[in-house]
Amino acid sequence: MAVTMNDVARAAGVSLKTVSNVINNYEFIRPATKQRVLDAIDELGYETNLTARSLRSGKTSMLGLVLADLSIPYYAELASDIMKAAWARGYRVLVEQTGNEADHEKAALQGQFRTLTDGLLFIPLALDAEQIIAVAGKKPLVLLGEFVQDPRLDMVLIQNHQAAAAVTTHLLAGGRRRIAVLGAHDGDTAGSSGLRLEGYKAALADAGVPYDPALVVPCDWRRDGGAAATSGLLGSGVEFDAVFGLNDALALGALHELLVRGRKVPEEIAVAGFDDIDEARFASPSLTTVAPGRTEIAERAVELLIGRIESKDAALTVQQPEAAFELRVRQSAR
Amino acid sequence: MAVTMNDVARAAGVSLKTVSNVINNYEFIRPATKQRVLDAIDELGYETNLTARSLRSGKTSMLGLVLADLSIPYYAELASDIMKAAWARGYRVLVEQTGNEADHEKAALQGQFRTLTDGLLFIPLALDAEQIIAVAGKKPLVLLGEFVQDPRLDMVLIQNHQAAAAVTTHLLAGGRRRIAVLGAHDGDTAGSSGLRLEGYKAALADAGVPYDPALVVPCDWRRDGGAAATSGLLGSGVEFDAVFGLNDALALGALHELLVRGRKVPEEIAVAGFDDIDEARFASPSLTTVAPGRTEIAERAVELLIGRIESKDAALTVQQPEAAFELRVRQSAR
DNA sequence: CGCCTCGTCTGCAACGATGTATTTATCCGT
DNA sequence: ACGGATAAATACATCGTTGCAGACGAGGCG
Repeated sequence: MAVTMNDVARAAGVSLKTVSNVINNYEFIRPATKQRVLDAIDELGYETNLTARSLRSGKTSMLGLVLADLSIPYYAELASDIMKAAWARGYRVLVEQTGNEADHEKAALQGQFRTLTDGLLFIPLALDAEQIIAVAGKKPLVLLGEFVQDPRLDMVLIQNHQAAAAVTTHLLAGGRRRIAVLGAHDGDTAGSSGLRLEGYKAALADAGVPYDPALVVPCDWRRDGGAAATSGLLGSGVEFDAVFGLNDALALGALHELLVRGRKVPEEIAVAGFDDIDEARFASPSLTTVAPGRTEIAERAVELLIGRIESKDAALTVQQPEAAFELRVRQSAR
Repeated sequence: MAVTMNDVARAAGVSLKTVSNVINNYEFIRPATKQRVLDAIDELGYETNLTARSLRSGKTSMLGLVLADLSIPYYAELASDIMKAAWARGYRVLVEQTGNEADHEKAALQGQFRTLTDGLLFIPLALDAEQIIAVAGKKPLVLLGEFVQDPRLDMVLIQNHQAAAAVTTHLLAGGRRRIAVLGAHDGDTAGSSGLRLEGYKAALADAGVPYDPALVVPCDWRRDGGAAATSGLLGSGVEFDAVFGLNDALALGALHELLVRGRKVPEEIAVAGFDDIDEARFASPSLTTVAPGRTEIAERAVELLIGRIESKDAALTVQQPEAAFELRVRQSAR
């Protein structure tokens, strides 16, 4: 059915292996021979069967990307960047959605999915570091995202603490003194919600503004979580002149709720987020946020993972590069 | 290195082929034997090498999904639905981004990418039907999206005409008479911009409202295109009391621009879109739009493609199922 | 009691490429 | 013109699985 190397070899009057050598840019081939082979390839419309190559070589040239759901804008954008970075290095990306369920995450780390990839990029949500280490196989694994930090695992870090402090400092500089925080999870100190909250506190302390726990509202990191939390805050009578959503979805939910309730943003209440998703730029008013260097994260992660895959020497020490962040000041908090 | 069927066979004291038979649920195996094999699999942690299976069976159980860029929300959401639909049927999805460039689209249709998949789902943007037919290989191909329609190709259709008419009728019912249309491309009659414009005209005609070409503004189907077009319209002195963006990105761009310019939505000017992307629900004011049945599109497309792949009989007639749509009335146009 | 059928399991070849080792062609110096 | 080095091409085995055909033993039937 399909054209194989054998067909090409016959057409070009050389051995099968020579065709293979031409395709793999083997150094010592006479130009004339090479040309003959290339012509035959062209004429027959030959295409190398990547499946066969993978079986023989033991490499699939595919990276697995395990995340909750592509319909979440930040993940989609990150996935897009990761694919581009991988593509530029000769790798493809196979995405696996877990729907934020621990079982699916485990399955993705262990299951057959792995046999299709040379290594995994993983954005953990449900599993913690212990569980990840317990189920991870031998293939290279690089974590990214927000929730897991552990010195035993390769991962790309976001400067959660510093970036959150930068946002808070910006709000303080704008004269805000009662800054509500949405999305802090109680007891989380190592994950990014904890780190961001710490950054917030540090900035307050630096400015000599007292920390008020009543301003900190735990909720799901989604738009409706942000909206509900804001609604609760407005109803509770707690006074505040700014809202810091620990991610953009929260901030946008808050923004929406504030406008619906007739509050003026940023005049009465400033709003800021974290992530700089595409939508932040186009909200009304546009959202002040911090860009965690999404493209850089993608690049670093891909680079690190491919480095692991291609280095024979597996005994390298754990790497945890940090991506740079950037404050994006827009209308919602000048 | 890895555990193979051979290892399992030895451990269970059966032949390699019997292990294979167990894994593939071959009917005639004694329960005791089956159990012994399953135990050995469990004990050794065997996992079938999908690459080898693909090579031998000629099936990869992967579908290719070719689209412009996952960072565009509608595509990301569609991709997510497609992956879920494929997953439920035992297939994985390999995404290829083309960046809306004709060369990349061609490469995706022809190139090695295909050897990794059993069939392709393709959202064409740069190529037209002729070009697609010219470069498409023999593997199954199902189109989706908005821009190409052709009786020779399998595709899932959106009810562009009817849905656009429904939006327009809704705006008319709200008392609007001067409805601007953003994103119509001159000369496009077969593509969805043309069909949607026709739907708009038909609804006007039904209501006895005259059609004014000055209200129709061509522009890129992106947020900034919508913003720019709206800006132009406001500057031109043409009067209008509603804006119909031929997709949500356009409508959101328009919405943003109108608010920035101090126009009240929907009091002064109503806004409606097309697609019902996630963001439409959360815009301020939330966006009235039409949901083209994204999940249904994904399901139908996957079903059709897998049907093609698994039916031996390739001479089936072209299929073009239509997905149902639904008007979503929200604040921007009551 | 022998033959056939059926259920159960096995052996061999093959999918299409690449790695290793080896053979053949070409070039160089003397 | 010839030996030796090096360039160029080849042979063969192999990756881990599945398709096909067949082996083997146990019953059923005439």
